[in-house]
Amino acid sequence: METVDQVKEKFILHWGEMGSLWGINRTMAQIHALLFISDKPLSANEIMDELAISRGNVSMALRELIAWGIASRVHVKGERREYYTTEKDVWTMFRMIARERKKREVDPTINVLRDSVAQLNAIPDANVAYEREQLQSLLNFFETSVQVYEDLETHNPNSILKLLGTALRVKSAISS
Amino acid sequence: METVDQVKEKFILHWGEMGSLWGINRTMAQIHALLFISDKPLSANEIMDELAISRGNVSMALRELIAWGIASRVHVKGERREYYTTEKDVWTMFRMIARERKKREVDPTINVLRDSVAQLNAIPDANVAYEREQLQSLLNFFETSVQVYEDLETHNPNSILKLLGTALRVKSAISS
DNA sequence: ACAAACTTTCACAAATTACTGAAATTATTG
DNA sequence: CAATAATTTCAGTAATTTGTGAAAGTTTGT
Repeated sequence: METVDQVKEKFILHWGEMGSLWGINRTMAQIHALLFISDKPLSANEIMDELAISRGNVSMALRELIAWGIASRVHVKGERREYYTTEKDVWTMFRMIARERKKREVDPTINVLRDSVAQLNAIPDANVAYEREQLQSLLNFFETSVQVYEDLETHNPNSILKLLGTALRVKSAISS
Repeated sequence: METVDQVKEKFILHWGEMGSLWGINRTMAQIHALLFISDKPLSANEIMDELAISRGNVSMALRELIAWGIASRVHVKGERREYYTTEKDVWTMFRMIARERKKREVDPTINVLRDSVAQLNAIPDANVAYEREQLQSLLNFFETSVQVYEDLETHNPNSILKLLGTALRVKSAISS
């Protein structure tokens, strides 16, 4: 039987690994995990000690987490030092991440694709057809994804997923 | 005005950058982009020349792309060397990627979370409640995501997204 | 305004990841 | 089966990313 601390550590380490599979570095993901399961905000010192990482690293990782909109500074009354916490609601957290990834990855990609398709359209040569078609399909995919993202952004995710489930059951019933 | 080759190159370079923001390395993503917009399959030599990378690198990247299920070998009649192509349908391509990421990232995470929650449940101590609650929420999120993924897996994505759109419009109409 | 407490920055170091090229392996042809 | 063609592997190297710690900067209290 594991202790609470062992369970926490296992989760933090795993989350760190997952982070590095995404674009987020290990330390950043570990700090996020630590704050996420902490009942109360932690100071930079506590984070340093808990994860055995340097002061500078904690500072940089927190700055990034804050830039992603999933961590924030909190002032604890009568305390001089800063404390940090994360977004505690899982859905909101993933919505913030989605927003940031859209901005950093999807939007620039859509720009490149639109531009490319436009350039290819300006070339009269018929043997450009295949390239144009492929890029157009990719563009359609990303545009649809953005559409779905925007729907999720403005609606409560749970209700949407319930609707989706219902829609699927109806569809199955009709097509079978 | 850009030539076809300039447009292709811009797309390939951009896709390479995007790849490295995901877990995919730059070369792998570039090869994928090149094959994706190529009308016909390409040989390892052609890929080497086009992207100015080494033979070994091409070989390893192709192996990985094949492992992800988004590229495949094709035999060209009367040709001795191997040719390669990618999945050309965008939706299928992203479905393959989703399948692989689920296997590599989501499934192991769900296992860790289930295990962690179970361990915490075995600890009678009441001050474990917060940790358990947070991990349980994360677990719920991932389980719901898998559910959606499996729905998408077994249905035509376009039809689902249309249904989702309809569902949202209905919901908006009701709640407004 | 000074000192103490704390945070941020950044040059350098360490660690990790990606790439090369030549040797080894595998497949094809006469 | 020997020769040729093509592919794969992998040890070493290069490039990139991440982390450290000390100095610089900032804030707070007296």
